Amino acid sequence: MKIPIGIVDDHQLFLKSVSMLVSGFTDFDVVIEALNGKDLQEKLKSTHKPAPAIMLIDVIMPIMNGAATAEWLKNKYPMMKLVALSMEDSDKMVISMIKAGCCAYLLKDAHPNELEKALLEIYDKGHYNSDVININYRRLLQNENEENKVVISNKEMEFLQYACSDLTYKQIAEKMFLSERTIDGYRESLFHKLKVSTRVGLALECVKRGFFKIEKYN
Amino acid sequence: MKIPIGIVDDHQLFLKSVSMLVSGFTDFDVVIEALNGKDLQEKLKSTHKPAPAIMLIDVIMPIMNGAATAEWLKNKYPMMKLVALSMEDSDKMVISMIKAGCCAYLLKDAHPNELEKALLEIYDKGHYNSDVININYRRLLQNENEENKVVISNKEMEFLQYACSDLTYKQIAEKMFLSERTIDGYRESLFHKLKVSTRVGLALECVKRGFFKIEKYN
DNA sequence: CCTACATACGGGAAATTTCCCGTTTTTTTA
DNA sequence: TAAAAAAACGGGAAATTTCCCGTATGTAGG
Repeated sequence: MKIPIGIVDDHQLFLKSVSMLVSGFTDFDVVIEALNGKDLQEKLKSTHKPAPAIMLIDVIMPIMNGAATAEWLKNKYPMMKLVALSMEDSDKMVISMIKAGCCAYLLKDAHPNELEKALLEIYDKGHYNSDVININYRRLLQNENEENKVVISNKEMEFLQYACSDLTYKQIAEKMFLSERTIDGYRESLFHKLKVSTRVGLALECVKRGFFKIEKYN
Repeated sequence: MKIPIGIVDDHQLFLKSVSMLVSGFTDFDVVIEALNGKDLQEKLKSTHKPAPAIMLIDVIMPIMNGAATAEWLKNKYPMMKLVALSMEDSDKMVISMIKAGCCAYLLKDAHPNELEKALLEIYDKGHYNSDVININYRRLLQNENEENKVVISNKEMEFLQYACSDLTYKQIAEKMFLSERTIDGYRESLFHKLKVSTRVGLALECVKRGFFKIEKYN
């Protein structure tokens, strides 16, 4: 019997195409296709087919993203092998997916042959040594616990939003119903946490860390 | 005889999958696959197969991007129908691809059936009324000549780079071998051009407009 | 109870930004 | 080559940011 595979990806064209590709592999068969985590949950509940042995999960999806989906699956279907399938190999994403329970991280750059090889190896051994990832793996998890452990409270985050605008601190204080001194405190605290020394640096750091999306002009 | 199709996309997995999908359509056959514009140029030169009637072009590619590829094709193969195939439907991209000579703009969100329908219509009529695009088409090209015609000189751009840092204007003046007054002038001019009133606004505007890449933490 | 810690607040002052008022020099264009 | 446009420059001043100095309040943990 063929090994049942599931795929979650919000880009229909990619989803259907890869599904067709995988179904063409001698040992595999796609039994579930979903457009996002939520969609997958519903389809898993209502299907009569065997649960997939391996689930290919896109990282960036609307409604329910890759990490959340992986976490849910890890909990609900502990035997299922989870494989992240992403456009980019940013450290942050790799970490989040590995931490969410994925045993491999593949790039959409990969050649179909590599996908097939990876699927076979994951089914046999439970993991796949994606070249790039493995080298940096230890480093990644280390960095996570050192550099990135900056904790920012809700109030601080609210302040940051206002700081990334033309408002003066006085106006920000009014908006947040706080004294200018208090705002002063938030600023200083965040300057220290984010290792910057000016408001411009603060704003750009927010962008770099992706604290909130900047409405880019299309 | 089947209609020959070409595909350019840097994501191999997507490329091969969609190629397989399209070759599965009754009327079409993929005769050329390339990973970017440069790759396509070489493959077109060395192939003996018929030149594709329709070329599917990814917008974002390394080495030679979608717009440049479309432009080259438009010039070299005037009869070839060019179709942009993108992840996102940002105005900027649509404009650049349409201007480069594409007769349609499809999203990777699309269902395979829509792709087939689009290909047929493009082959027959020479264009495809992608729902979303057509509505805003006129608006897009108009906006291009109004809002977006902000011209920023090299010196101004250099100043912007420095303005997006912890440097004071005094320090920026020194770095650029100019007087503080002159820097003052640049600031005022850019405030006006970019419609902002503080340095923070200026920095964020640079991000929004993608003037230079922000080294995001991965 | 009292220490530690986070949060909120206040006055003052130096540094920087923002915005005026201009002039001079260089480059472009008619 | 004269006129126009762009780039560079200067002094001064109000507004804002940055950074000091401090205090008061609540609350979680030993």
